Parts: sequence; structure tokens; C-alpha cells
Amino acid sequence: MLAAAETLLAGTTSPAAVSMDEIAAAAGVGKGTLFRAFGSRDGLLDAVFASRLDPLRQELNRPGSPVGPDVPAADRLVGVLLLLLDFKLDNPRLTTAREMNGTALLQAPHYRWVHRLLQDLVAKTGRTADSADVAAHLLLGALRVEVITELQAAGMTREQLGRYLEDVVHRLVGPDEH
Amino acid sequence: MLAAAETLLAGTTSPAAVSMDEIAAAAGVGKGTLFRAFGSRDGLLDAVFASRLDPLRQELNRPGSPVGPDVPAADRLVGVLLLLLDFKLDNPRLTTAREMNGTALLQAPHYRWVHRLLQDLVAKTGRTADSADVAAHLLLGALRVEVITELQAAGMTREQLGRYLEDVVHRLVGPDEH
DNA sequence: AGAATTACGGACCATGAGTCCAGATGACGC
DNA sequence: GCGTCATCTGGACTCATGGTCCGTAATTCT
Repeated sequence: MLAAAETLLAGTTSPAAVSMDEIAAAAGVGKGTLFRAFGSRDGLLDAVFASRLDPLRQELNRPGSPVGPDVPAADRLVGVLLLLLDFKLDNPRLTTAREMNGTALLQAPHYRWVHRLLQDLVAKTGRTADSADVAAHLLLGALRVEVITELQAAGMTREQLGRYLEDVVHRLVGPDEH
Repeated sequence: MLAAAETLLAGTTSPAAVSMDEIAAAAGVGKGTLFRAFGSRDGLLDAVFASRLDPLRQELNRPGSPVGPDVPAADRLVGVLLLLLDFKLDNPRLTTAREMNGTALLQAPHYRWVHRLLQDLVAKTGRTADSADVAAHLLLGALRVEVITELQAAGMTREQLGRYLEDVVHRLVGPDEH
């Protein structure tokens, strides 16, 4: 089912228009089964998302990786963000489906997870928890598909996007001043 | 009709659940009329938004106002953002209705308008047009209802939000470095 | 093998955006 | 004042979609 959903989402220009009926049909399964397994459309989307995000999670835990647990916070932060950028560039439809679907994005499990990670990393660069909280939201805001898409449409390349992201990080994560 | 829509939106905790039927009924008008006047749900929402935003627009054009056309860009920028913050704090439901309704927020007329304004102001503080474009998106990202709501829920007061916003501006709008 | 429990699928329901047309309302000429 | 024509209006209707429900099939247990 996850695979079917993923394929369908990737193959349309308007992921919001992919219905649960279609996904069920494509997965060769009844609608009831789909809902029993995932609870709701959001649940399904989250599950697809989680499965896609898994390699990234692994990479973050693998000691020795360029974004592994031992890397200094500042570098790791940049690394993670660039990885997320790549993820969004590689899975635009899926991300769109999740980010543009009305329901509270900030409550979604993967958002909370990434936010937490970023918050910790930012905090380690010398900011209070509160201020790191805010900064993490801002960094994630900078990565919204809508924004990225818009910038791409305006002619920015992947590399330029990466550079702009790094710039944002540097501006945003300096130590508190007051 | 605008007034009816506004009232209904303000009076519910889940603005997404306010239907066009309800609005039509509350306005004492047929659904057909509603759609003829605004084209679609989005159109109506935009219209309500625009009407609410009008005083703010006026203030921006009034010479002598603290955010008027003659104020130095850096100050004006902060002023405008604080005004927008106030607006969102004062109209949380309306803003939620518009920001959380799936359809491309960045294409909405008011978003484009504010973005343009911010971009110009940022550019005047010594950044290239491209970089100002990005910065403007980030600033608006910092003002998303979802984020603001979350921070409020975490216990931040209006004043703290204002201060955090100012901090973001200062971090974000310095001159380009590379 | 037969009973009991669980899982399945797709018909069914509820809701809400957007359409459409029969009739009301108003403008205009006589 | 009245008939005709054009325009506008309201709400019944269509259609799409998320989510539920239940008869039946599969599976497990004895």
C-alpha cells in the first residue's frame, strides 16, 4: 500500500487530488483495509513519509557519517539541513502532499522529530532553549516546499539553494545577544 | 457577505469547517450569489482578507506614519513586521483559514503584495534582489500562524513574540557577505 | 471437521464545493 | 399603467471524496 501510494503521489502534478479510492485500487486492496491500516488520509501520508525518511534517519545515527552523532553541532546542523533540502528536491510531490494538506503540519510526527533535532543542534551552538525553538521553526520554514518551489521557478539551482540555506543558518544560529 | 463571513470565521475554532452554505445563510443570500460574487471559497477568503488588511495598507501609505513611505527602510521593515504580527494575533481565525487551506499560499494576492513590499525594504538595506527575495520569504515564514500559535501555546507573550521578530530581522537583513 | 474469531472489500453515508435553471426583480418603451 | 425583455437571485442539484459498516471469506483454535 505504501508503495502504491508513493507511486501515485509521485506521478501526479497535484498530489492533493490523489484520492484514497485510487490508492486502494492501485494497491489492489479494499478501501476499508486502507483505513484500518492507517486510520486516515493523514495517517497514510505520514506513514509514506516516514518510510521515505527512514534512510535519512539511519544516516543520522550512523557513527562516522558526515551528519552522524559525533559531528560538531554547527557542521551537523548544516549537514542535516542540506540533507533535508535534497530530500525535498527529490520528493517534491510527496512533500507537497504532506505540507499542503490543510491539517496542522507542526503536529505531524516527522515535523516534531526534525524540529526537536534541529532545536537541540541549535541549542548546542550557544542559544537558550526558547531561542533555539524559534530558530528551529525558522529553519524548517525556510525549507517549505512552497518556498523552494518558488525559488526554483525563479531560476535558482540546487547549488544556489544550498548556498542560500547555509547563509540562513549562519545568520540564524549565532549566539544570543541580549 | 464579507461581514457575515468574517463573523463566522472569527467565531469558530476550526475555520476550515465553515462552509459556504453557512456563510450564504448567515449573509441572508443564496449560495449562487456568493459564488457569483467571489468565484470560489479562496476568492471569498481573499476578499475578506483584503478588506481586513485595508487599514494596514492605508497606514503604510500615510505620510508621517511610523511605517510611512518616508521612514528609513530598516525601521520601516521592523515596523511593518510588527504590524503584521499584531494583525495575525488579532485575527487568528481568519489568518488560519487562509494559510491552512491547502491552496498555494504564495500565489495569493496579499502574500505577493506583502512579499514585494518586504523584498523592496530588505533590498534597500543593502542586499541583492535575489537575496532580498529569499529573505522576504523567510520573514513571512516566521510570521505563519501555525508558528505563532505554537509559540503562544508554549507560553510566549505578545511582547516576547515582538522581540523575537526583531531579533530575526536583525539577523536576517544584514548586508550580503560573499 | 466444525466453531469462533478476525480480517477483508466495497457498497454506503455524510458533507461540502461548485453549477444551473426556474422564477423574481427591475428597466424600458408605449 | 402595462407588457416585454434582460438581468439577477436563491436554493435544489450534481459530483467528488473521506470515512463507516457489515456480510462474507479467511484463519485459527479445539
